[in-house]
Amino acid sequence: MAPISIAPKPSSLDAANPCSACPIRELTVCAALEETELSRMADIVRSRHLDAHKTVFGEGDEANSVYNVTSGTVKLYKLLPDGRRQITGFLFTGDFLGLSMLDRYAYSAESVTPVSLCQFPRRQIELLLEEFPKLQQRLFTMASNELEAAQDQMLLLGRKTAKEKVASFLLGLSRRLARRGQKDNPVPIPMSRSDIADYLGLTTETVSRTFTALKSKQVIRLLEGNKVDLVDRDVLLDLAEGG
Amino acid sequence: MAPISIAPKPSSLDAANPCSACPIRELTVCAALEETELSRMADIVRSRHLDAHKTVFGEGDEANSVYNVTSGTVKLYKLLPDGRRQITGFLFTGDFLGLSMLDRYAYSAESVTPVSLCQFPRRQIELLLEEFPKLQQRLFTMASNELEAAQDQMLLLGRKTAKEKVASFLLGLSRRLARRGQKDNPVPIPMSRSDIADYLGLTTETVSRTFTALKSKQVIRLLEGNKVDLVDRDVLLDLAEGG
DNA sequence: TCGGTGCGATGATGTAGATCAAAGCAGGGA
DNA sequence: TCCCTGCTTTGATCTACATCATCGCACCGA
Repeated sequence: MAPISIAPKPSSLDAANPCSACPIRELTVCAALEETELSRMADIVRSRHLDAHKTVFGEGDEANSVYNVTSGTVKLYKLLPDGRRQITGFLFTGDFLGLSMLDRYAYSAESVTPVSLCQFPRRQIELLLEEFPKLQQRLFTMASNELEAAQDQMLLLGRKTAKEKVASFLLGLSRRLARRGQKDNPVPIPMSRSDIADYLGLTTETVSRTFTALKSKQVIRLLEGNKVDLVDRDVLLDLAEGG
Repeated sequence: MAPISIAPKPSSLDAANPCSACPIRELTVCAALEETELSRMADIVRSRHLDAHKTVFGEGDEANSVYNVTSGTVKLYKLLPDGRRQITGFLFTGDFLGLSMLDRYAYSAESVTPVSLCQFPRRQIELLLEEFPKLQQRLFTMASNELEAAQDQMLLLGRKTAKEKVASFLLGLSRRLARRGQKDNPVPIPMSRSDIADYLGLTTETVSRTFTALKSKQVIRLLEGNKVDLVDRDVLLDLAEGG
């Protein structure tokens, strides 16, 4: 599994201390680090680039690396033996993946778009964690946030209707853009209908129909380049919480 | 919210260093602590006892305390404005609740049976975390495990059928018993059909029908005192993963 | 002993969303 | 340029589960 293409040449981030020049550091786990600590990260980091639809790692693989997404979109998913799939999350620039206290990944990770990743050997990260409690704390905070998101997603999967699910999904994407200081409308949708369906516990057909329903009610507009214009955010908010 | 009955008298655990005598310490977050650290925990802990069906805290309350369950069962849940409910987890002896990096609880917690809790002021716990990195690490491990469970639950909610959900639920309860060294069959079911339904994203009727279906296929037996005998664990395993 | 109350089981019917089918439609390679 | 391929949309039908309704049955307090 996990055929990762090694970047043939050092990217601009592979300078003396690439991490200290990292333009998205504040979004990532690295925000917790001082200059000296950053250089320790830089020592063990490796920059990776993947095309769209490539496996980063597979469920059950040995968990030897952890990653930071520096650009692009990644999806995490679990499969049932018969192929049914549940996408448990989408990751964007700044998000962290692969960390757990188990020695095997509990889910698969795959690029949705072309992505850039910072790859860290897990052993070494664990050593740094002991050395830098701040890093540990930062990771704990991130895990807590993920846990909260997971609980919201359980509410969505277990109790919301298709319309509510799609509305929640669009607002969720928009909020994530806002949180990282980007424009929160229109919202680019890098993933396929089928990815959305497997994230929301629906089928592609139902996702598609729900989008068209929202469109004809003038709540959203579908724009060029897979962007969605959230025309009436209030209606969307009502919808998302069962209004 | 959160009407907590304060134990009128010191319980047996309120001795000089109650925590060092704690019979379930190895199950809890406290397993990470040395004797001296334990006494620091003992200084700030408070023992609480609640009847069944009492609120521990409500979603949106100020997150001033964290808790350890020392006996009994607790449920965590989120509500939609119209009353639809999703139970995000059941907690048993040794489980930890209430920790997050937010200043308000993201979910409600309610006793299913009578429960005993160790209550810690959050401020103080946060100080101890800085002082004892091992504690921090232990909490991170617990959060990682919770996150993994949450992902399993997303797969269940989004992609499993009613039969698969119920089978997974029963096996999950059994495995938790085993992990804490208790007998894993028959399995006591302390929660109501309606709690199970809200945990699995079903209705009480469907849960009830699915139990009877499993019973008539001789896969389980319903025993006295709300216990379930997992007669044919292999069939249950197949069922749980969509066989 | 007898209602009363609340949970669980069972039956009849309804429906949201799945499934099955087919037709647009856009990008990409020769 | 034109086909090919894979995604998205739309339509027709089906079904797992929800909903609505009723009944049994423990438990409990008077």
